[in-house]
Amino acid sequence: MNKPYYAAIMEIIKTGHAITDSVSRELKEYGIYEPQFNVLRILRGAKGEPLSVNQILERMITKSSNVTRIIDKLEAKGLVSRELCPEDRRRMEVLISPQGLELLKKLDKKVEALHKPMVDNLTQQEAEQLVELIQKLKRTNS
Amino acid sequence: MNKPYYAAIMEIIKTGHAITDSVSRELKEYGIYEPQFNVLRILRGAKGEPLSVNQILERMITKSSNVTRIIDKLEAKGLVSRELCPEDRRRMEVLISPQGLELLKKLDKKVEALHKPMVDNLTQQEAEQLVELIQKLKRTNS
DNA sequence: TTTATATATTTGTACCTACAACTATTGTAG
DNA sequence: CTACAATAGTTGTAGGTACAAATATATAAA
Repeated sequence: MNKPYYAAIMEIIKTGHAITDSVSRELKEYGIYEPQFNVLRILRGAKGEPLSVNQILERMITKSSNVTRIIDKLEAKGLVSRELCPEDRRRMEVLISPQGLELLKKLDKKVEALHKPMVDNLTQQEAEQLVELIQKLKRTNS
Repeated sequence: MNKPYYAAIMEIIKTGHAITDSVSRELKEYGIYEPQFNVLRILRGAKGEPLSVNQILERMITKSSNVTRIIDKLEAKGLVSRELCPEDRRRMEVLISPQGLELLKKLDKKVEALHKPMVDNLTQQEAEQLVELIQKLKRTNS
């Protein structure tokens, strides 16, 4: 029984949860949900190139087995388009729409404002140290 | 745009997710889900005293608005009992059953084994530092 | 070329979440 | 004592997750 270890784990779980939660709440007003927002940002990151479901999956922070259903929702709202890839008809080509880009522009500000109070709580060095400690925690070898 | 801050946030979210996920996978073999497991542990922590839904909620690491439904599942499996509190008939008295305690005993070992490889990756001091950094990140004032 | 295998995505199931609305009971103010 | 507010829990809805099974297409092997 290593108390500080469990305290750290709890802190990590609670904090991750709290942050995605507060983002969710912010997004809700715009009728969009956090996973949808993240997929939308990934698609924007492709800069005009369509991405396949798998490519989206690879880029996700927390992988979800339900990219299809997230895209269903985005497509229904006209925020993305989805077409069969002509070269490989197993693949889909998912592309963010102008409306999707426009929505993201608005949301970016909101989400940034949400992170802002926390961003400056840590110095650059402390943030780096935090990343290192978490990565060290996860190392499977050692 | 503060890169190290966002790297830290991503690391926190990913890691928290990965850990609860691996616990979930372990528990699944026993037909129980992570939130159910956590509620069960909270009930064990009450050491024979029944807890109300609200008391369970207060003790949860990540609060859920659905304690009722989690208890439904636990009750259906005979792992907890639920009765109306005679003094205040709005409250429920939820109590872990002997089967619940027995199941936990088995699961504890499994879950501990899962954490074991990570526990020693950090020194006590590093774990404490990790907690401090995350708490500092979250501080709302500053 | 037919068969087998691998890849890409979708769908079914059982669980989970937040949030708001609802029911039941208790407490309080007039 | 009645009306109203507060408290405790439950339920409805829309979305989310994992995992396994099903489809469809492409690729490799016999």
